[in-house]
Amino acid sequence: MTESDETPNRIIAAAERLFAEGGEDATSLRAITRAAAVNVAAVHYHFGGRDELLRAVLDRKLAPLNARRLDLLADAIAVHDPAVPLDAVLRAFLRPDLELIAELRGSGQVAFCRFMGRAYSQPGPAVAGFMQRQFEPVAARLYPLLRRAIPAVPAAELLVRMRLVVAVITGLFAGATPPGEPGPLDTDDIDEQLDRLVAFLAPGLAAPASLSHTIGGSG
Amino acid sequence: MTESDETPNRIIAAAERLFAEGGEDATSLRAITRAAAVNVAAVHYHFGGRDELLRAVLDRKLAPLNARRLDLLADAIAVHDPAVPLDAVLRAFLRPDLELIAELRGSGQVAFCRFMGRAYSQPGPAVAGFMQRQFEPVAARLYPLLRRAIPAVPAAELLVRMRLVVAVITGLFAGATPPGEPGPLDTDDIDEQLDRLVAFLAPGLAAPASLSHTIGGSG
DNA sequence: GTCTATAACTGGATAGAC
DNA sequence: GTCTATCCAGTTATAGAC
Repeated sequence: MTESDETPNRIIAAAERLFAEGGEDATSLRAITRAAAVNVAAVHYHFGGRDELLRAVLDRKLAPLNARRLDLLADAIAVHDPAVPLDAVLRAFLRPDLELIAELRGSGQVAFCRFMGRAYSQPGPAVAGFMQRQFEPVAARLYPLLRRAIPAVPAAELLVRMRLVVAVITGLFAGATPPGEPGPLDTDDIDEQLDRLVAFLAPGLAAPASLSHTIGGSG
Repeated sequence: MTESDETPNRIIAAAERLFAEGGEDATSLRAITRAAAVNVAAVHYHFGGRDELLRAVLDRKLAPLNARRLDLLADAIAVHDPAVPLDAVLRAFLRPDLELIAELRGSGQVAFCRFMGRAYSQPGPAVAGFMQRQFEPVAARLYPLLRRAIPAVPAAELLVRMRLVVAVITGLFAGATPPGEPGPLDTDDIDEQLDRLVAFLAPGLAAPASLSHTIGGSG
């Protein structure tokens, strides 16, 4: 609570806003310090440099996001023990993303959503690895649940399909809209968003593995 | 065929490689001209500046891509006239992307895939609008076919779901791997990739619109 | 059409006074 | 902890010789 702690916070707040608006590459340290009304050297003193600041900004959003994911997955297990149906797994997994998007939209931080989208799909040298480390504990809990929910889908195929699911999440972050406009999912109600999303994703996830491309069904 | 035409081509070729490797922001004009073994001023002479060069690079890949999409859609109409089944529409729509990814992977241009992924989902000021203009004629042909193939899905819902499909495509570009490693779709055979992709996407696209979130099915 | 040279900037980082 | 002053590598763009 010392007054000195205020400086790093001001830096983070300004960086959050500017990384979001201009993108990770287009935002200079000098622009951040100007916006935060602190000195350029302060960033080096408190964070070590530009890259470390970038990671700190992302961590502030990602740590709570994944913590919530783990909570909701634990809840789902508690309720449905032992076998959690696919819909429930997906809802627990996806809800924190929709909540974060809604929160950011609500506070006028649409640009930060796009920034998160970039961080998900195009980490860049400064945050690559960091993103994956954040996601690992979630994956460790998620996959056993999925295997149990849709045992007919082979593990390898499941991995492929979940990668496509993550691509969709990324797209939702990247395509987030300002509060006035309708979002990609065309509603502001998170439960409805979840319904639409799960209705779209679950059938594909649970679908039988394609057998042979000669019997694909297009002929 | 004059020898002078060679310079713009060398510039484009080098830009293609470097925009891919380092990303649109991280790649300087000077790095491009160094790689192309031409002078910095040549870019300004032939293209007008850095942004115009960037657009030219993208156009070289996107124009054939969308032309092929229109061809395949026309083929599908010719074969299935008048009503093209959903699988066939999706295959025609998705195949050019998979072909381009395969071609780029084959020629060691994985990084360019990631670049395309960025261009799709995070256009950036220099290429925003340009991307959409490229896509419009395809959309004009695609949507009527989709409406016919899955008339039960309301137009608004269809639009939402197709946005999710595009997010998946973007993810495939962004997640492209070098020739040795297995790709996101875990096979190098384009027909098999299409099978997997369509098997995952078609059920969700055709699914009945979610009725109410209180009957979602997670209880 | 092509090149050299340079103008006019901006970027991150840091030494050293306070 | 905070600031000034400065370093230096890098950028786009252009004027002007050839």
